[in-house]
Amino acid sequence: MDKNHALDAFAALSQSTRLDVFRLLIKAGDTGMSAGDIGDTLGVRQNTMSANLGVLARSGLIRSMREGRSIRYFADMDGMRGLLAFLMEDCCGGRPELCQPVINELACAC
Amino acid sequence: MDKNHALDAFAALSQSTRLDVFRLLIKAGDTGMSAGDIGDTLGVRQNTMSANLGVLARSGLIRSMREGRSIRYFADMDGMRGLLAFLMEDCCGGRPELCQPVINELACAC
DNA sequence: TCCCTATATCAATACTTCTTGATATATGGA
DNA sequence: TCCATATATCAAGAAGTATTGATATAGGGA
Repeated sequence: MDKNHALDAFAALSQSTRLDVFRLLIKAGDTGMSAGDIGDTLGVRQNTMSANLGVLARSGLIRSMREGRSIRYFADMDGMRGLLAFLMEDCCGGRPELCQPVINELACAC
Repeated sequence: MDKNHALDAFAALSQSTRLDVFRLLIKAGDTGMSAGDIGDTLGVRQNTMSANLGVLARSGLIRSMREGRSIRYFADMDGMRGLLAFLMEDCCGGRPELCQPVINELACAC
C-alpha cells in the first residue's frame, strides 16, 4: 500500500453512496452482493452505482467476480488491512510491532 | 460516530497534505507537534497548513491544545477507533462482538 | 502599550468530482 | 441469430474543494 493508493481508498470512502456500499459489503461478508442488488438496496441508479463501484474497486477496498450476467462484489479485507497498516505505520513511537498484530487481526476473518 | 462524521473523517484523510499530517501525528504519539513544526516538516505554507489542520480537527481525527503562542496537535485515537468501529459495524455476519475487541485494542495506547 | 511571533480567517480563482441521459458491451436463452 | 438482462462508459453541466495573498486575532515580552 503506497500513499497514492491510500489516498484513493480514503477518497472512495468519503462519498455517501460509496461509504454505504462498503458497509453493506462488510455486513454481507463472504456472501457478497451483486451490483444490481446493491443498487436496489440503496436506491441508487444503475449508472451511478456502476461508477461508484468502479471507484471502490480501483481503490482496492472491494473486489468483484462475474457470475453469469451479474457481477458479485465483496469487501476486500486485505485491502482494508493494508490501508490501516499504512495509516498506523510507525505508530507508538516507532515500535509498530506493538500495533501491527492488532491490525492484522482486524481481517474480520471471524 | 454517525455517518456524516465518518464522511468528514474520510474526506479529511483523502488529501495528500492532511494524510501526511495525520501520519506524522501518529508517529509523534503523545508528544504531538506544534502547527508550525508540522508545516516546516512537510514544507507547507502557513495558511494552507492552518486550513488543513482545521479540516482534520473538525473531523475528529486530531485535537489541539494551546501552549503559549503555539498550538500543539495530537492524533486523536478515540476518533480513529470510533471511525473504524463505524466502518466495521455489523461485520462478520452481524456478530460484531468478534471484531469490536480488536478494534478497541487499536487505540495505540502502547 | 507596542511589537513580535504563532495561528486563523477571508475572498477569489483554479481544480476536481458527482450525477445524469444516452449509449455501449457482455452474457444467457430461445 | 435475435432479444432481454446486467453492467460499464461517455460527455457535459453542476457542485464541491484546495490554494493563495492579504489580513485578522491571540499571546508573550519589553
